[in-house]
Amino acid sequence: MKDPYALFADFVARQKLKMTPQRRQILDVFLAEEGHLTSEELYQKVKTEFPSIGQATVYRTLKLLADSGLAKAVEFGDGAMRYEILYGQSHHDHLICEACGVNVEVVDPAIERLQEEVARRHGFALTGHKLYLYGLCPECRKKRTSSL
Amino acid sequence: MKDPYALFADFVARQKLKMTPQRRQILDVFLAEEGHLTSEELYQKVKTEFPSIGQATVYRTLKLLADSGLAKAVEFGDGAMRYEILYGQSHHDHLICEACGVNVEVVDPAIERLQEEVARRHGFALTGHKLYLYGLCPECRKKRTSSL
DNA sequence: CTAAATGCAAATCATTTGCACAATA
DNA sequence: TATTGTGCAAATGATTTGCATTTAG
Repeated sequence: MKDPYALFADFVARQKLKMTPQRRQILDVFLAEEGHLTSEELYQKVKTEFPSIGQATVYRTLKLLADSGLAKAVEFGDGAMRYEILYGQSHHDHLICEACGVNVEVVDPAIERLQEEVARRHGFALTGHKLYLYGLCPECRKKRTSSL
Repeated sequence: MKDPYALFADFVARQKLKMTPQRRQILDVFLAEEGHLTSEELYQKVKTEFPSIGQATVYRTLKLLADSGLAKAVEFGDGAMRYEILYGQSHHDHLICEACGVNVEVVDPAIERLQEEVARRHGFALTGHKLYLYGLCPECRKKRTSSL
């Protein structure tokens, strides 16, 4: 399995685009990060290593990464679009704590299967889905209970 | 079961808010509409009956409706927030055609149950969820096939 | 009469775009 | 050298907010 750089380089070449230092830098930082980054967050981090970079370039590159299949856009409900690494990651959904915001990545094969079935039942060809579960994480449940 | 007006009136009174003609009018139009309205769309419709209304009032009222439990916010992925009637409606998720945009409301009790279970497995108390299924509706599948 | 609501316009916030200039293939 | 990319600033689009004025309770 090729490394992400090679994947992206291939993609860029195939689309007759160009590989630039800013794209390399953005990809670098993006891969080094764990969470689900906002374009703004990524921009801040990249700027420390590459001060001349502009926000627009980050926005544009994030879109490119998503197109290339390396990144995936997820919306958590705060105003901003977030991107997570898709490369080498298996599919997952999100379980989000409404109190503290922690995010757990979850999967349930049975749910996945049932989604396919629901779509089929309506004659749809399923191409993707978004599932966000909202609740209270163990810690926040404790806090809430004790404060009542 | 009380009618939506009474429900909203109660809510407004309970919160020590006031019932105004514009709120009545907005609720009227909102209830008369089927689909998943944008604040802008609702504003346009309301304006024909109540020309002096301002967009801000519609935004504010839509939030109120959501707080009261009469409306529910849903995000379809186009930039704008949409609201659907919650009153008297059973819970459902959305199956959206990526080609033509049609939206089918779907439910699958098994999926609902499994979501609860996934949350429990992680120690979360589930408070809600959002499930959007994306695909191609029967019509668009046909078109796509024939055009290839 | 007093707290809340309205309309308007200006302010935000995230994201996009136009453009002159710079850099890659 | 022909494109494509970049940075910047201005443009956008959805939503919010400040404020002076009206209005419901």
